[in-house]
Amino acid sequence: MENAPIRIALVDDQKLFRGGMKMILADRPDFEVVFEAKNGKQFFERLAFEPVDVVILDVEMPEMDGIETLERLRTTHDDIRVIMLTMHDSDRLINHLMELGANGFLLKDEDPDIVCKAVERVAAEGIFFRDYVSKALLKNNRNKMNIGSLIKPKISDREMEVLQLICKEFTSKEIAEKLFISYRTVEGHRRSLQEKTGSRNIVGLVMYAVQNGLV
Amino acid sequence: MENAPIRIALVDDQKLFRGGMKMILADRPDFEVVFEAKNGKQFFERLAFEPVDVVILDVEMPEMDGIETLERLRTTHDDIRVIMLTMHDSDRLINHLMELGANGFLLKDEDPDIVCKAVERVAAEGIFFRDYVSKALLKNNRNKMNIGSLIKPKISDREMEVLQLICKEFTSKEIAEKLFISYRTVEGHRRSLQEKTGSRNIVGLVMYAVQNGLV
DNA sequence: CAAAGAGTAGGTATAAACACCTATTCAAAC
DNA sequence: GTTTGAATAGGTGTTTATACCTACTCTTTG
Repeated sequence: MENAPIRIALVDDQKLFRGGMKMILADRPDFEVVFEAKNGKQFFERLAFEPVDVVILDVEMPEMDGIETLERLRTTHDDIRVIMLTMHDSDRLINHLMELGANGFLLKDEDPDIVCKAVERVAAEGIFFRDYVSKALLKNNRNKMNIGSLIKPKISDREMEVLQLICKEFTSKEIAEKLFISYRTVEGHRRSLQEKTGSRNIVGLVMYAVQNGLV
Repeated sequence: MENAPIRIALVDDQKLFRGGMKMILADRPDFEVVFEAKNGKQFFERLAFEPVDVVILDVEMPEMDGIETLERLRTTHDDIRVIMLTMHDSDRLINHLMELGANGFLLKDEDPDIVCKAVERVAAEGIFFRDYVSKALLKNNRNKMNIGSLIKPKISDREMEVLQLICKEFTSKEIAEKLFISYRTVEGHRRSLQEKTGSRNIVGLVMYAVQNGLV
């Protein structure tokens, strides 16, 4: 919902792959690819001058690979969200990356739309992963993460009420009348819903509600 | 999407049932129950002075029952949409009613939300039925209706393109830039989409898209 | 060849949504 | 007992969406 776009850095050793990713990300007006890098070393050089919100980081790279880069990044920048990319669907790798503080994990043969969703979600909620990641994490009982609290933003009871009514095509004014509150309050709830779900507008809110089975 | 509400007549011999239905329908700001009647006779008396868009018609009634009422209505008012209500889930009855020109069929122990949806859909698309109705119709090979063409409004290619982009949270202006057309044209497409899907606003459009697997 | 429908686009409004603020109250949690 | 979060609500703009019009150009279809 913010005016400021989500600033993205793209780190992968293959130029063609980076180009493809840029095209995929260009589909989203609220995304901005600030810079690319072909390895971790180059990434840190650029990062010093150009801050980003999200890094899409390939695991397999020459010079300074994704794991090394992630480790070093976590010692200096705790606020930057990292989505790890790899070709290998290995439970051990997933667990390792998550423990190192990755915010998301994606396979390289994933659907393009998923990448955008991943960026959106890590930016808004701090975490994104697909079902295979959940499975891997569940297998690992030495897991230190509190997954439950991270998976979904906590939507309050009142916000949920408002969200349900929004999905029934009521306007803010109508919802206010139904709930006997000011329409400014309804707007407040909707605004906080947009923040929590990482939506640009009411459409994103409705999509979120449907996709998460809230309606 | 129209400003004008959907005008509804409620025909059932039980006053309490009519009252309950009115409460259910009152949940929708775009619905207006113009009048009630306790049988077909009374219904036609009121209809002469108060036009309606949709009639919710009970099958079982004294004096002039739902079937008789439906038959007579089809000789004079072809444009009024009729939703038949009954307690009995009989394939023969369903087929008979549909052949007589009913636009929808609902069981009396249906979920309240379904009633609103039925009204919305018959008003917008001319037809609404649940899965058990489809089954009944399929069993009947002497069926004269062209069901396929009635079930869903035909959304054109360009409209579908616009709808997809709307669901990706793009504004009309952004969609216009993407498709190299004027934003007035995009608005035109969206407007016609709203008409076809019977939506009040962009939220209804998104809900329709999701529920019909268009996204 | 006339009629219908899709796609295009503009005029002129109002209504709703959105952004960015502040501020109070109240209950729960630490 | 202070802090935090949820719910409340107002101010003040800008941007989008919506309503209700008209009208032109195509292509398809009867």
